[in-house]
Amino acid sequence: MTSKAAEINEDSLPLGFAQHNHGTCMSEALSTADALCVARGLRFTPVRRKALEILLQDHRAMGAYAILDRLREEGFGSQPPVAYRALDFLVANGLGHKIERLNAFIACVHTNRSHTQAFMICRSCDAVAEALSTSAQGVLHEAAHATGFHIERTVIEAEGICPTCTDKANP
Amino acid sequence: MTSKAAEINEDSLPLGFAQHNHGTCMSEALSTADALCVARGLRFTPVRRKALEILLQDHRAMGAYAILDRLREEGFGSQPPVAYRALDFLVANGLGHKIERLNAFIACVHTNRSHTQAFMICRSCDAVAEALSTSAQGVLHEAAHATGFHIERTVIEAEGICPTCTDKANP
DNA sequence: GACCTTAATGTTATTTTATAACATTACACT
DNA sequence: AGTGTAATGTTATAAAATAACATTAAGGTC
Repeated sequence: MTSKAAEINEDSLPLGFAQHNHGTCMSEALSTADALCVARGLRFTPVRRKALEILLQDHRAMGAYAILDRLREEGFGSQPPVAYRALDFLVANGLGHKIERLNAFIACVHTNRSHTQAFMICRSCDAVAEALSTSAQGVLHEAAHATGFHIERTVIEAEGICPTCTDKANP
Repeated sequence: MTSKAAEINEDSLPLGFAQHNHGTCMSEALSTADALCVARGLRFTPVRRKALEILLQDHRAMGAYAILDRLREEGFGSQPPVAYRALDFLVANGLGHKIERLNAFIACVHTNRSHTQAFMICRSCDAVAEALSTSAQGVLHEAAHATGFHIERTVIEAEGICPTCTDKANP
């Protein structure tokens, strides 16, 4: 995080698969979220904040009910809408994403940085990486434009095996 | 359907939004499916065939339970696994696709033609078009390759407004 | 054709995911 | 303090998906 080269290198890797300082990653994401909510006049309430913290803990997709369990342990309400509402807030404001393929959610690790909503899902360890390339979405928009379709939202998800799990299988 | 030019033109449009001869479209898809099953030694049983017919009827994503209702009407079993098994067969063999965003299914209209699994979903009329471009998937694979991720399956779905619905709104 | 093996279907039961509806509480503003 | 709005909590239910097992149909062997 000191040299420019290091920054570029980190940013060019999918965070979910690469090594990184998880403590600072979490606290940075949380303060970015704080700032974003202040800037937009949003209420970053305790449940919403805790839901983001839970998601940030591992870069893994979690189902709404798994998050609900954690929220319950922390003393929040124990019924599904508690989790779904917190998650809706995070997703609506770009602090989290829904992985449609898994019916599950992850924390956004690129908040405020321009990035396409594209994900790589490891079916072996369930880690999810957010891609930083912008091209996939561009291609989609071009194709859509050619046919007169107006895109409002895109879902781009690749499922497979992450580098770490590949290495474990072929040591 | 007579001149080569017309054919090329049709093929370059997302079938789901373009005008086309639906009768021949359906019967062609069914005979392609027949041939494919023969070629691969698969059993294109009555439920499976009927499920494909139901999906082909409109180029719209249908939930498993909607399909189940139709299957029941046709005298097949009335419990969820009946529909899910038929749909699994169609998807596994490229005769149908699952739209993750909608938890729903469509018939494949490009069986045996090389195409990427990319879809455009109109949130107004629910029509679903299968894109014919191959580039979106290529871009994803390139990005994945750079990070050592091995892609096994991709989900590429764009949600928005189709040309027909745009025209209706702005006549 | 009788026999056997495997694949496909049907059914029961349950799990997982998601939302509608409404009461209650907390906040923001005057 | 009072008032309107947003957020939370709870009950209840809907929607999507699968596990497990019994039954039937198909394909191959003798």
